[in-house]
Amino acid sequence: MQDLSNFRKNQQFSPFAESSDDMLKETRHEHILNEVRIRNRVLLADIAHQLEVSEDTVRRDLKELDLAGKLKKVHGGAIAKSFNPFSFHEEEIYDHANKAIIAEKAIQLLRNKQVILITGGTTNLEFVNSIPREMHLTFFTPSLHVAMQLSQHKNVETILIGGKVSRDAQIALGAEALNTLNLIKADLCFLGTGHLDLDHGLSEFDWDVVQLKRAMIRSSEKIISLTLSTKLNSTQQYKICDITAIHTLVTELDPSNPILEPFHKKGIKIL
Amino acid sequence: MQDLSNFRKNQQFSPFAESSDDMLKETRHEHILNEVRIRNRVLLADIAHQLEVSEDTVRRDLKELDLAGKLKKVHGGAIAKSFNPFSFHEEEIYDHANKAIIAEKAIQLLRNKQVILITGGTTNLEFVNSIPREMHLTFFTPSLHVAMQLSQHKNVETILIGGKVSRDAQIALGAEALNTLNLIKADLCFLGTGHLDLDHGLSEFDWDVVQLKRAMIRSSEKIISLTLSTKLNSTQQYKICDITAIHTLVTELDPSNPILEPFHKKGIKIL
DNA sequence: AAAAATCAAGCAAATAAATGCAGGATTTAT
DNA sequence: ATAAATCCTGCATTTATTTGCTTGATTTTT
Repeated sequence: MQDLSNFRKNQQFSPFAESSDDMLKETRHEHILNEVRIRNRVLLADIAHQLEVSEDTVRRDLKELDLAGKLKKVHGGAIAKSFNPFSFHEEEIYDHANKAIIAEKAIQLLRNKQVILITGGTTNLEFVNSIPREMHLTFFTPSLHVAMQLSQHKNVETILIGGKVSRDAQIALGAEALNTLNLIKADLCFLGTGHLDLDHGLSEFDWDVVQLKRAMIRSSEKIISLTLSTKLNSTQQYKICDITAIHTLVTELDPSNPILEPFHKKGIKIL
Repeated sequence: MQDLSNFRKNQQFSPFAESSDDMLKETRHEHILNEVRIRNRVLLADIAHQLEVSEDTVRRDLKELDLAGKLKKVHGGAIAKSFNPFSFHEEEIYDHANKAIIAEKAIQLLRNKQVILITGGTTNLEFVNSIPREMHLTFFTPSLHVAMQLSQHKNVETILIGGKVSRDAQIALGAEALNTLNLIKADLCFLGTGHLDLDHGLSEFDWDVVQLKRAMIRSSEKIISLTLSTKLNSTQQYKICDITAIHTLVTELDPSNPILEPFHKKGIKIL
């Protein structure tokens, strides 16, 4: 015990003391993460000693870093987490709350062992993210984002559809993607981010995306559209298909909402 | 103007006044981001008024949010940024500094108009990230991470190789990927994350990855290995090819380093 | 099952960050 | 080119956070 207090005093007056005492939290976090990356496992006591702060402080640091997903806290220290240099921030998605509502409803449509086609878009991403971890499913997708998110699910088999990557939407397009789709027959197809109109059907502004969606529709038994109500009754340049091609429409609105009535009359199931 | 002061007073004494004045920075940031997401463009003065804080505070907030990449600050306000829910944190890559050295050296091997095959792995990611934006190149890759990073480059055409996605490495594998590779003849092939040994050649522990790399080697004129020196002279379960299949070896070490001498003797170019 | 180590919650003092303001520099609009 | 608006830099004050400590609960080790 006396040793410790002596040590502290020495440090304080020594000309070789660390250049600055400004052990800010940020700085400590950097240090800890570095240590964890290199050694793969650190002891709480070691860090506290290295940084000359109390163990409580380090404990709190580790707790925070754990919560932030940057390491795994264990009794007496922390261990490294297998690291993914890409992180997903769902809270930054536009109109995230409504998309989450849609996602929740759409989950009901899933059954174990189904084979599913799914496009890109943040609504679909939200949906994929909320799939229960215990479901056993097979997904085909041309979307980089969706594929990445799907591969977090232990019981989901993800098959990436290849092709030329579109810079903005980050999905594979072109002949190769279309060829692959021709070989598939899926149970469900989730179409994201589209424009829907009673008379003009589904439409898009990118021709290549139109081709892709047409191919996906051909390759699937049932077509499901996850759509924010703001996209209803809006059209774009190129038509994908008639509105009746859709079997189920999922929006953030209550199914009894009058806006959805005409869609229901056309024989579309509303969720 | 009088209106304004009245409005404020009313707010303050009204039973319907906002639940609390605790306009913490975090809360404000949330509010600002929401506003920007919805309106796509906000005025500094408006926000300051809405939140009842000084314009300086809002200015500082916008500056911070801009720095964090969450919006774009402009004169008098801010506009939304096209949003990517996945963000790339290169600083969190293990042994990032050395990988950056390797990446820098490897850039020299690139020529405009080349067609290039590239696998996954953080070293390759680092390399892709440091490709000069003005280079015109075509890349084929089975890696989700690499494809995402490549699509940030305006003058790079990215073609995703499809297949079954491996959960850990996040690359496409299997028959489909192999078939696609059979159709390609590339100028260069960048092999990442492998184990290299003078006698036992290149090796891997995942059989599917071995198949993929073999196919990539077959489909390319020149093979380049970006390898941390710690991976030199180590082997894994399954052999990919002889060491002599490699044309150029790039490590973080100086080319004259004796560790590299035996590789040079085998006819491999060292960078 | 007892002893040692580690954790968790609450607290007061120390510390860092945030805020509004004032002045002068820039930028935009007219 | 001039006026108006916006921005930047310090600064003092307020405000929130951080920190080490204490005590009692858990967990691990022997």
